[in-house]
Amino acid sequence: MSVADPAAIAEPRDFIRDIIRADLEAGRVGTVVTRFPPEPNGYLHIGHAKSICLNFGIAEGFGGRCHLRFDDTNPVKEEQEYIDAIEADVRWLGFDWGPHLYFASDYFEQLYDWAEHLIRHGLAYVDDLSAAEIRDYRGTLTEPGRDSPWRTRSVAENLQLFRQMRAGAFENGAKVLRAKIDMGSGNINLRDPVLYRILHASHPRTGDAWCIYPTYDFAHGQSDAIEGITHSICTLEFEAHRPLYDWLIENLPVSSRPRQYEFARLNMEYTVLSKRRLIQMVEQGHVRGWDDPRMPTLQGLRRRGVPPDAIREFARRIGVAKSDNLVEVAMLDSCVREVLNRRAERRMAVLDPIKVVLENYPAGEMEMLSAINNPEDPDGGTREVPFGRELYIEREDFMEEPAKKFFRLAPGREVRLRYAYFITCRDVIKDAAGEVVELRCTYDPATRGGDPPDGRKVKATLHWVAAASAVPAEVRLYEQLFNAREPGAGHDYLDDLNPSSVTVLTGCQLEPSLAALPADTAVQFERQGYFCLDPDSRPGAPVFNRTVGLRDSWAKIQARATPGR
RNA sequence: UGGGGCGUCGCCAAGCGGUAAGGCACCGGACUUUGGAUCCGGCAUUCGUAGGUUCGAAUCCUACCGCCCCAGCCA
Repeated sequence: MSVADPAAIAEPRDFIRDIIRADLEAGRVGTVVTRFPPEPNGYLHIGHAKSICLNFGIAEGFGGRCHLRFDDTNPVKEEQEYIDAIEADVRWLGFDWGPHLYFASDYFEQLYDWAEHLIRHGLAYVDDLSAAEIRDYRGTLTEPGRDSPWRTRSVAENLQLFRQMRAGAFENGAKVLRAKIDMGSGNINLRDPVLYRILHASHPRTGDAWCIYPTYDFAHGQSDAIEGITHSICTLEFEAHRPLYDWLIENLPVSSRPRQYEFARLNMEYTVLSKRRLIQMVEQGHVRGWDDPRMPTLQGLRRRGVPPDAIREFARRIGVAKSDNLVEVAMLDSCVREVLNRRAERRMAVLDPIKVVLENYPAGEMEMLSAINNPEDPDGGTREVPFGRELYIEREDFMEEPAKKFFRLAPGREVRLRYAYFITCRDVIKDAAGEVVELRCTYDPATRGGDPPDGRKVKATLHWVAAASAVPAEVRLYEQLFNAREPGAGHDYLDDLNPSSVTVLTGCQLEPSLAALPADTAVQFERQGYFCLDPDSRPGAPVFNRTVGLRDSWAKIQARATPGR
């Protein structure tokens, strides 16, 4: 895209796009250049998706470009595994950085030169204070800090020491390079921040070439400048760092001047979106891995069956602003349903089966009935579904003593079997424990296809599966990982873990076409929800994940009738 | 008690001096071979609070209140 698409520019409206629009109109910038700058120390989650959609979306909308740059300045936490996963996830989300894949580590030599530049101009010094001493000298939020005794070293000595740091003459923590700004600043980030630290660690990309590494604060803004980023978009917690970034840019011979704008990070109810916590949940085994379908990671959402365009739609709907937020899960669910309703083919699957025998249907016979694949898609076509004397229906679709407003099957009551026939319940068979094990019903041959020739009405249509050709399967239903809207508010977030966040159903019965479902294909189990095949599936033993349930107005009626919870 | 932000419907979020968009959720109702989808309608006399300026304020001013971030050689 070379020319900005007016519709795309006009569409999402937020304060950052307003600024960019103004910059463009005023001629302050020609081509808009943004970047998504992850640290490769964990997997991407839906909070990152908000940032990715913002940065890549702006580039798309304004006819600019968006770089993918890894901020890989801390080798003790970063790994190639994460680099690979992040690239794959951004692509899966639907974005393309073209040739613009960069690493802060690509700029290590340049950053080092700039550090010497600061030293030469008396704007940085090597400090021998220990980490604890530096903390002590920094002062507190309300009291100013004190100058380090090493602050007044000569340029020559600083240069020599810094070169020795690079050469490996000192051990970890022995010395750091600090900017010489103002130990009395009200902004703690300006109290001589550390620019370089000694880290005898090998880096995923530069190996053992370096034993000193720039801090994020020293690397980030300059990396943006090197790449010609016009709008450096980041989250609110970096707002107080902006004066430092501006100070560095002003005091260094950089070729461009990025402007930073901050927005509020995403928070979601009943979930945790911090890398530290997500790593802990994986490492401590509270989930099965980064791609556990309950995880808010992109890989988790993907395995759960959430399509990338639903996540993009979610990002669009939540918007971009600066106020703290706590987005409801219903917002994401709605996006998923919207996308999947249009796309997912419908199938019938009985999750908690109860047997139905049609007493007047000939034993041993079977017929094929035509079912519509997707009522939302006129070109979706139809498929054949086998029907016979013995069927399964959902246990909850039958009530021996029907509650008010329950209009499914009950003794003596007639309902429709979707795409099949009207049936009437004649008898209920129970086991010794009083549990219903089988329903004896009759069917009306005149209602084949579900259309009664006499126009009589029935209040419910049930899904079903013919017993003889049913495919047994395992189905996993997921709830929120946490019971609290804000996990960890005032206590350990792990105390809020939902012990029943997954329900595994075995012995589910599926219509035969589901045996050959391709991976990564969303389907709707009629009347129940959207599902996808889990990688745990084996030939003949499919495993399905429920992505999200359908809206359920019967459940609402029940909830109203049964107060509590 | 320092510095930086933010407070508009249950949840997001427009609004930028001219008299409160939209989405989600919720509540009706229509339609329906998914109690799904779709459609129609309802849902902030009020914008953290209190003053002030103005013909007119969510938008300007003042004071107060509340919430978030910052004291990593993490990002």
